[in-house]
Amino acid sequence: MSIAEAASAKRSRIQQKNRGAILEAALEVFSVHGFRGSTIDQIAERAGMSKPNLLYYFPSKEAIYVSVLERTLAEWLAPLEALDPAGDPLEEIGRYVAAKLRMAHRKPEASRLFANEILSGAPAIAGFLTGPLKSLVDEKAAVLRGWMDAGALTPIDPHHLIFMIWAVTQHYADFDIQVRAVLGHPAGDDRRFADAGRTVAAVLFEGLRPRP
Amino acid sequence: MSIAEAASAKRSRIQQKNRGAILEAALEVFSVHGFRGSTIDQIAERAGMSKPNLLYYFPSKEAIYVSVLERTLAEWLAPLEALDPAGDPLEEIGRYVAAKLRMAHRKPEASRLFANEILSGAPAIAGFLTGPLKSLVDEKAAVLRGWMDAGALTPIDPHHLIFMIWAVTQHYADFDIQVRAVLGHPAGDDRRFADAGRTVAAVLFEGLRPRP
DNA sequence: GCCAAACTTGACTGGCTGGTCAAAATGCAG
DNA sequence: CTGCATTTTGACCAGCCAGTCAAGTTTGGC
Repeated sequence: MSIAEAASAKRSRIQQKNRGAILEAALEVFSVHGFRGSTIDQIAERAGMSKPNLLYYFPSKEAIYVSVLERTLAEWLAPLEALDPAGDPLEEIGRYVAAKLRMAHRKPEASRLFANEILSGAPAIAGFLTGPLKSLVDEKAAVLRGWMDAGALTPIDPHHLIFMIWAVTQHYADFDIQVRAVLGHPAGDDRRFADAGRTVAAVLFEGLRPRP
Repeated sequence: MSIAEAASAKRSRIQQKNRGAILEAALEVFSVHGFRGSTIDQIAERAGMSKPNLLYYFPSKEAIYVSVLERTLAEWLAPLEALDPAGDPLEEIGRYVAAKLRMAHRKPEASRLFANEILSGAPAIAGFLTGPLKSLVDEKAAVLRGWMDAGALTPIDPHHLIFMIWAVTQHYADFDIQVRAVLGHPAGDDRRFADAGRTVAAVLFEGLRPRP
């Protein structure tokens, strides 16, 4: 019903504020424990409200989960969408890697939410993976392939190149605890992101084989 | 008590078989849902026994979890331990990447168990990360550094090179569903692992910049 | 074949969790 | 200030879950 939709789309200040607080709290909780391991009480407490009140804004735990996933997926794809066929190949790839690494640094919860969802079998986003995500990746893989055909990039499998970039950048969000533990970096020390950026760029652009 | 330990170490055929079945089932369940999201009933059913019987072999859910984690961590480190300072650098790294990719293919549950544990804050293996894991990585990073100093490898941060290799190889275990969805590969099709191996090797050894 | 030890299980408990409901508190237009 | 709609919450329920227990069945040494 269009009237009902219009009414629900226009939300009061209180609705706006509380729905935002809930989604923010839900991201923090779901990203650590996954869907099954999280409880509505945890989310309610982090959002600073009672459980029944939270359920006044969202009909169920699953509805919260889907909402926060959707909100996250959109911003997750933005950097890849920005890959410009008209740009310089190495420059574009470098920009993409840097953007993903920046996201891993600034909003690791988003990456972890996604990782948890995939690890548990992607029950909520199977259609997204085979639909919009596959389409976007296929499109950008074609762009990479074009650059390779033009001799501007080493010819390799473009899909797997994208996977490599995802893997390396998201690793610094998803496995941050391990990275910090192995490096021996204390909590406030953020050097690892800059170091990672330099290392990844060096390997991608030049490889490990030394040049004379 | 040494007598008690000796007695418990020597296990009957039934103990051997059932403990093995439990650990195997626990790996399958924990690797998908994480610790909090898994139930003893799920594990018992997969292991083909009743819940009380399972609790006859392990005192608690946490004890099962720790056991299966420990068993997994050991085999997880083996390939890195095998990195030989006396070998040819590029050959050794290639062997390591291939070994990790083979593990991602043949036993993805192990990688996923580990990923779930890290994502949820590594409550059970914090000491392992800062202890044995850090020591091993530091040792092998020194080996890499030695090769770089000798001019046999492009000089980059060796710790982050190891992270890159972990990230790229484990991605094909942890995110397999996403990889398959994006590639459009059906269930029985295992091409992606060979393709990944070629692509990763090409990038690591030669980089993306084309050579004349 | 006997019997004690090892193994197995149905029935149960107490605490937690997703979700409901009715009543109370608050916000707000006139 | 009044009256209605929105928001908030304490109390509650049904189902699930880790773990217990007492009573049963099987195994294996003799």
